[in-house]
Amino acid sequence: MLSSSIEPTGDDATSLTHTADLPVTGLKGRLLNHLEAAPLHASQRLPSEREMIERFGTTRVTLRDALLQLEAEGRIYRENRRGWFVSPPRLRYDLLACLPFHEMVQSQQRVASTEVLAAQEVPADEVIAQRLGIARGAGVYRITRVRRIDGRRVLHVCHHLRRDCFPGILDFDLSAHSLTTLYLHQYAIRIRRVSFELASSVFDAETAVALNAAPGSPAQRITRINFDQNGRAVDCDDEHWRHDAIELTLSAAPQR
Amino acid sequence: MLSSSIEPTGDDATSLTHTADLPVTGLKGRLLNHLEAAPLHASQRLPSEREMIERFGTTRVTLRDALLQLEAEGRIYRENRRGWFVSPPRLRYDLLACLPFHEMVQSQQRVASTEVLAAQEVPADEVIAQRLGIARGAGVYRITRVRRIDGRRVLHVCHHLRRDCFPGILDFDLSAHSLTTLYLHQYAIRIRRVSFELASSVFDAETAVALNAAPGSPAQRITRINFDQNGRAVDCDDEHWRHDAIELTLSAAPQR
DNA sequence: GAGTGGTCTAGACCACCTC
DNA sequence: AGGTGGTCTAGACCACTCC
Repeated sequence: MLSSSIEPTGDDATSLTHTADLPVTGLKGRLLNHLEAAPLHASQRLPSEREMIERFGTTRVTLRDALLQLEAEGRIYRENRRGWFVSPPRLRYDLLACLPFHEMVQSQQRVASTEVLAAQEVPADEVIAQRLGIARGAGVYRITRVRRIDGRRVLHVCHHLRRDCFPGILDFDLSAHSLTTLYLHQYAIRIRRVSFELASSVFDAETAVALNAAPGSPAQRITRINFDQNGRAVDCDDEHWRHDAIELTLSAAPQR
Repeated sequence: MLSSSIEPTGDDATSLTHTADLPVTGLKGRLLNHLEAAPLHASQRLPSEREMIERFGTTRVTLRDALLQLEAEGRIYRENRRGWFVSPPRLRYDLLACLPFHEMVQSQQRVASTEVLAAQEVPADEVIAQRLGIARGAGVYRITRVRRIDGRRVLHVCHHLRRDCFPGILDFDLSAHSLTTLYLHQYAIRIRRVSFELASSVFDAETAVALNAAPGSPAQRITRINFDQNGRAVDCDDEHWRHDAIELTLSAAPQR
């Protein structure tokens, strides 16, 4: 499945090693690029590392370097201890469209699903209290969810909602309804301003487990605070995306 | 310089290897975390890899893995073939404030500088033509610059300006003036809408060279299109940042 | 010229997933 | 139980930086 169309003039795997006396930097990476270009489709599994080693006439460490490179480029991804897969196209995530996740995904001809990991009332810690402008220790609802696109776990989100804004919201089915829809229809709260903080990082251990990602693989962090029609911060969330899963977009008027 | 306060109970380097029978995953990474927490300051150079190997009783490959982890976390960075350094705090980059680079940096008590790599008129290629809504082959000015914060090269940016909007703009000193200021004062063009596309990736070879980054190290890509008071796309740019150099922020009203 | 990081070889053991 | 990825050892050569 892999052997064809990697090197036009090459006659199978052994020929690849012949190029080793060229400037080798990233050569393996380039081979793997070619490898993807031709025969592999989105979400298809790559051959096992040991198989690729043999195919390319290289060692585990070198191959691994190349794979990690491609991972950093967002072209392939790992599931922890399960193997390497070709990255599907990035979901375009318009930060200011504020579409519910399922709608956003559906509108791009993909399939979304959501799993609630935990939903409970907790006292606000320092960070949350500050973001929401409430007293430390005040009651908030914490909702942790994992979201999938086409079956692949791509997003870990942790919401914190002000209890005084959304009393009893935990009684709704949180895997079926979008929060913003509940806000509007059940609580007459409309999000009028959003504020974001974005940075690229890596998954922490817990998040990695939830997404079945290798600990330390690259992640996109998105922290959001939502303000209602009265300018009050009503909830915030911490999103951690597989970094290859999204491309962020936004369009707005500059301030002042 | 490194030997103190890494392991409270440890009596120097050899003790570190005693912990090797614990779950070792990321142990080296954690050691290096401690290592940073204590005695190293922003932009300070880490000891040479061979020195750290000895200090931690490990091998090159393992150490390198740990360092690459910390790089992915944005805690340290490389200059190509020069060594590893502690990452300075991230610059907060408000996407919608549209502050000139020098002002943004200065307002955070940092020092900015800019270097013009190239500035010339070229025909618009497919991508640029599409972004700017002009004919393929139409004249555009391409300006490539490298920007520094506190002396560190963190940003490679390539602008494309419509020639018909900014005739003769290349005659100005582009390392001293901000483009948006020139737009406003020399051409009476004011940016009224911006549209962004963000994704995390790695540096390509050319960009890496310009920033003195190792090829393949993690990067944040920011593509921007600027629209003037008539709704016309007047310029666009492709920014590639060292991913540890920035934290993006924005605050706006959601659409609709 | 000495030392550095960048790249590579050739193995090994273990935890975990899949069958 | 066999195979997988995750982690690690112990070296090597080269291109480049810095002195």
